[in-house]
Amino acid sequence: MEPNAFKVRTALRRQRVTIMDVADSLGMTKSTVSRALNGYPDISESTRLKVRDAAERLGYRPLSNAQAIRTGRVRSIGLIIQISEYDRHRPFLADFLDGVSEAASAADWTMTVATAASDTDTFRLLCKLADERKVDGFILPRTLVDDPRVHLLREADVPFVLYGRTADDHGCAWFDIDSETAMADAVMRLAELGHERIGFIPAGDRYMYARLRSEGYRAGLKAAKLPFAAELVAPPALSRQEGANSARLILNQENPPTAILCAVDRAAIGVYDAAKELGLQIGRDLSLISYDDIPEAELMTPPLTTYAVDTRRAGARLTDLLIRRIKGEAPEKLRELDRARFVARGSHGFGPSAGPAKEINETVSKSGGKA
Amino acid sequence: MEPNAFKVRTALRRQRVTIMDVADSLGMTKSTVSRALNGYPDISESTRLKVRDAAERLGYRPLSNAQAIRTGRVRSIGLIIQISEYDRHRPFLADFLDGVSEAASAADWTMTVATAASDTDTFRLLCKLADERKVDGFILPRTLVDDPRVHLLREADVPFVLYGRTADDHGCAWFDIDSETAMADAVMRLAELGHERIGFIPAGDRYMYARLRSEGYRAGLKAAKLPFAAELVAPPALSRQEGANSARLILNQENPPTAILCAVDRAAIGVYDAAKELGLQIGRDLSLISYDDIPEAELMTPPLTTYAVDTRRAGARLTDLLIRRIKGEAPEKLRELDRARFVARGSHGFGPSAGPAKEINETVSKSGGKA
DNA sequence: GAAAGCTCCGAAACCGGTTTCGGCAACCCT
DNA sequence: AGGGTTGCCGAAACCGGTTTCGGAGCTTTC
Repeated sequence: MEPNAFKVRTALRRQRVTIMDVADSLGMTKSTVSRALNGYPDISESTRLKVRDAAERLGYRPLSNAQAIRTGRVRSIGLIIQISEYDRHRPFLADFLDGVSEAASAADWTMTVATAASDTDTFRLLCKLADERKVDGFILPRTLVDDPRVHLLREADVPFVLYGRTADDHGCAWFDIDSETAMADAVMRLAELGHERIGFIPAGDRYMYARLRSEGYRAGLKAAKLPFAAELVAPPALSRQEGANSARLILNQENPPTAILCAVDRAAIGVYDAAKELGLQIGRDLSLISYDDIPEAELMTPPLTTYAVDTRRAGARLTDLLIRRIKGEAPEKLRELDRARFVARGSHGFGPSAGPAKEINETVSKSGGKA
Repeated sequence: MEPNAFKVRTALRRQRVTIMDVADSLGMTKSTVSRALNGYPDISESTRLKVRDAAERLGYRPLSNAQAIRTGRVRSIGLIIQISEYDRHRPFLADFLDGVSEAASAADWTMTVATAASDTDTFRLLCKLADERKVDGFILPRTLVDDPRVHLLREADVPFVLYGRTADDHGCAWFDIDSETAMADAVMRLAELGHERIGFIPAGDRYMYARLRSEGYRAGLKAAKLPFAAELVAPPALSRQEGANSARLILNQENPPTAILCAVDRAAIGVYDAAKELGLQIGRDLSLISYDDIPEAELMTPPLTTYAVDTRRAGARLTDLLIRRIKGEAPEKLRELDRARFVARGSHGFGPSAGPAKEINETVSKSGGKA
């Protein structure tokens, strides 16, 4: 506008310093500065030092959008969360965001978060963020056995990484906690305590984790050389209410289980309710093991024995994998399976009979008796 | 590269459609298309329609970075959260993010979230996100009486909006819940029930909300024509533990309060512990009112009477204010004060004496007696 | 009927970077 | 000495938009 706009602007010093400012201050061209800062091999070491120094001195920070327009990368990872009523008061979200943010920051990336009210909304946001290139890729939490988000992004060739697995994972990078093995481990622990009839409350079959946990239960039975009995598998339960109902169903049989394994803690909380009604004391008359380690778990009486997940670490690992995926690594090489941590508290008890620990433990292993 | 690169690219159709594609398909220049889509007045209505139509048909989505480089706006709002142990299992975060995200989406903006481990970290992130222009402005939650973030951003001329107020709010846009009035309201309610000695457990004086709640307590006393008594104000408490300690201190006096008002629910939970120790039944021997409405509140026996905050709405309003601030509106015009909602549950009781409700209520208002 | 004004759009500059291309100088090798 | 590398950097194109400027064509005005 004004002929002396330049002077005015630099005088105010509110104007940001551009790559040209750095170049001018050194009598070089901006292409040299750019290549020097980005580690191109055709820049001499002495020049590179001078440039780096000048950039530092002038406080030059490249505009990420300006870079993005040419490089095609905004260095931002997308996260679309569909907040269920379940998750609201769980530390899950905070821990997860913390993990993602930390790993992203370390790599000089940022995290773009959006909340969705429905599946449709999720789709809309995925498309929009990718289309406008607000993000370079997505972390998809809570994967379904057959997940439409996967189809969409695979089709559109947008990088993504799953938190959890999916039935058809070709072209998918993922990170997951091995809850299958955890479930099997739980069955074996219970079997070792002498339990022969171990009930199971699954979590349905829509989410992949739910299916895997059911498979883990079966695998555990097989490993413990126990027969699978259909009447010991309750209807799926995801809430306290449903958990109580499921527990009532399998406990009210002629030959009830002496132990129950739950796919999720929330259902396990309901098992306490059902046990109370039936006059069973958990940890003594009924052993209980679950999975997730929600905060309520240790507040129960007796405290719930469960498997804990390091959510923060999950967020961090997922971020790392996604960034590598975006940079071009093959999805098949970007898969990690982490272990859940067994948290022994009171609810798994000591075996199918009442009484002090040691004794029972021995009695049980000899007799293999039932409650 | 290749002479026929253009053909190859359009054939693959994985190439994004640019403004040039739209222009070419209409035989116009890209400047016309740009102005048509952005509502410039020097474009005829017929042309505008044709352009809009073609853009729609071709699926044109402007690249937000490319726009940003010229307009200076990335349409992204920044949120840096320092997750305290307190907040982890509260729905606060989820609700807040939900509110921000929803309002941002509605305005076609996005939200960039980062978590910080410390104050230093927060500063670093504020600078980085602003410098690289990853965001256009910030929402600052949990404002301090004297908040260094405010100084930094005000100095750097980066738009921001506070969730909560601050001592010196010149140049600050903000949204807050009027907890001061809520506290005063609580005192008056208690006074109306006949209480003359109303204790207070404050939340310190570092956060602005804490200071305002203390002022509200005093204002309430004045309105109820009750004298302020220093011995009725306990040491600040932010946790259950601290709340219990504070409650013990003011209850173990020769002339203890018959009601307690807490600045935060977390401290109020501790009051239950202290009351139990002293053999006082809350809601009968001791009235209790608090503020925040954390999930545990309704699980207490009796359930805690408190003031609820609409966190989701707060996030949404803050976002709206910030966007307007970024667009240039004066900060002084961007200030909103919302009301907290009184949630009457069991803990506030019926007055300083024991007994059924109605009766006591009348006795009390006549005698003004103490427990 | 010519000057003036208005409507609408094309041409080109611009934003702040990245990347390609080409060429100068120095060095190496017969 | 001459030809071929090699190292290093400048010039310019490019990315995908936005914004300024100017001018063609039409209408209005006196």
